[in-house]
Amino acid sequence: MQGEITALLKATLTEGVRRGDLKFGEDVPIVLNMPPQKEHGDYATPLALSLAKLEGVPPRVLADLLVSILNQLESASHFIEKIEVAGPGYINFFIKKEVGHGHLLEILRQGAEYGKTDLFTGKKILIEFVSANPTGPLHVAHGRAAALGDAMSRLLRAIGYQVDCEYYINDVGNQMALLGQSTYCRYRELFGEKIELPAEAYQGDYIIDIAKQIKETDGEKYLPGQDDLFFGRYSYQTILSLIENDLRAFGVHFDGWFCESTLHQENKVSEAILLLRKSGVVYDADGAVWAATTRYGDDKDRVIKRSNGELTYFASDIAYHKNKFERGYDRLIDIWGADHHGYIARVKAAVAAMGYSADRLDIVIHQLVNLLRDGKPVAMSKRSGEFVTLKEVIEEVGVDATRFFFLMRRSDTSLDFDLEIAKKSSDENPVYYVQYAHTRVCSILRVAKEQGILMDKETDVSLLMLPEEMELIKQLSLYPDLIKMAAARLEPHRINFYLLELAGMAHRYYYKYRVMTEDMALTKARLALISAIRIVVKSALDLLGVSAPERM
RNA sequence: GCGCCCAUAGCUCAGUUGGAUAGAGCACUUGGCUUCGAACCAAGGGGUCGGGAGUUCGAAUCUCUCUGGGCGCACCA
Repeated sequence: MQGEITALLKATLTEGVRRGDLKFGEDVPIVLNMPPQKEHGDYATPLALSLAKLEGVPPRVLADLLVSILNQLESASHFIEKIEVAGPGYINFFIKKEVGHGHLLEILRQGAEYGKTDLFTGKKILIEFVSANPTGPLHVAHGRAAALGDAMSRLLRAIGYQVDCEYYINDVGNQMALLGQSTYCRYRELFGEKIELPAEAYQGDYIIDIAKQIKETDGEKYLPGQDDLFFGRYSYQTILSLIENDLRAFGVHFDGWFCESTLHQENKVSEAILLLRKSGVVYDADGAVWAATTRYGDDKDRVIKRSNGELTYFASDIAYHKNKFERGYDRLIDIWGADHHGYIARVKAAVAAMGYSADRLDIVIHQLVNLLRDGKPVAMSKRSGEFVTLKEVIEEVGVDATRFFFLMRRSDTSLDFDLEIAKKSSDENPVYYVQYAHTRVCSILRVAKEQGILMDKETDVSLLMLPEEMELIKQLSLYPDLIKMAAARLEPHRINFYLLELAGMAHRYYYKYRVMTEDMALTKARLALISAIRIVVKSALDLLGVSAPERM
């Protein structure tokens, strides 16, 4: 609908110029918005306000002129009920009810496909997220990243992208050795030795569990000589499979698990450095090898190979991003916790230095999660090993509520997650509010079906005349544009807010009116409406990875 | 000290490329189930959009500055 009105306004400007009434036509950007007040119509444009100065005509006069031209345009009559000039010079559009009715039929026709488009069909996109080091279980902040990445992948698929989700595993470096040492210490402890854990050791109980497993299967086999390699590898694999299980339980699917070690094995890191060297951004200084990332907007140059010969993590990252592009992706998305935001500039710089346009890479930062219980913070300290895992949260409040809460806020604001509220099945809990709306609609459809009342080709949706019905239809008709915007901006939280609004309208409608009435024709028309509500609510919940139960 | 993010109702937060009187939920007060599910609905109060300056016909939105908070500033990962 917005598109049609915008086109109409463009045509108006062109016609105005042709007649000589206007000086400006084509290049004026056309703003269209939805007035907060119903009396101001379905859509409104401040076009006359912005154009008034250029044209040298008072806004209201200009608005009247535009409307008079508009009214003469052939195409306007098809969908516009009336046009008004209001306030300082706004042009308000009132859309014919038939447009809404047509839209409703279109939703029913398209079903689950409604709202989805093929705008970016043929484009490939890679989203990398979570990528937590396999040195411990996932905690709540990782859960937020998981929910975000998964929802984004669904959103992007809905506008046609071919999306792959990937988890990057840091299986190289000191941390693996440290992990091995940590487990080894716990292992010896199990045989009664008093052990001082290394200062940097991983201290969670999960390390003790792993040590117990080793003891159970192999007894004291590894006691005599410390074998970091074995302990590191064993711990890493155990933890990684825990992570995989948690993500699966959370309903988050990854298409690929990419090991940093493969980059080294296949010489990808040195190849990436070579590429940078060729483009002249690599130099040697102080015995180390540097990348001149400042040339691409970073605030300092970065070491990629230390003077002791070891490659830095950044070097792997450069190679990894090169590898992603080489795999044929048109766009890359990285989702990082706020504690990594300092790396954005250098990674983007590296990407640019390798000759890839930096805006093919989006880095989404999410702030951390404050876990609360009844409004009070839940103590979390990673250092002491006492932190709340994603698994614990899912087990306590369930997947649906956890996902909905994680996605309810803009990713760049910190998130308060109250376990008690998330568990409540009451109006304080937005998840149930939305799901309940779906359930109620399903319930009516069930009753209708039992009575043998079904929509058919003769169903006359033009009987839907109530203001609440028109508002519902309008809200439903916004869904395709919502998907486009949420996907374009990588902002899944918009779906949550849309759902809450739609659910509210559905609840109010449900409360105030009956769908099953004595009037069979009206009943069928209303069944059509709630069927459309069901389609959209389910579709939107799907985008969030939240279930749409038919009974609760 | 430098950089990034955030600041909107008592609390938690929405707010589209700058547009009309800034919205919702919770909390608080009051009312509503013989009805397709009350996990719901209705009514009410509540705001210098952190402060200040600027750009503009017009600013929560853009620019600058200050304050407060979070997070980064390694030849760590």
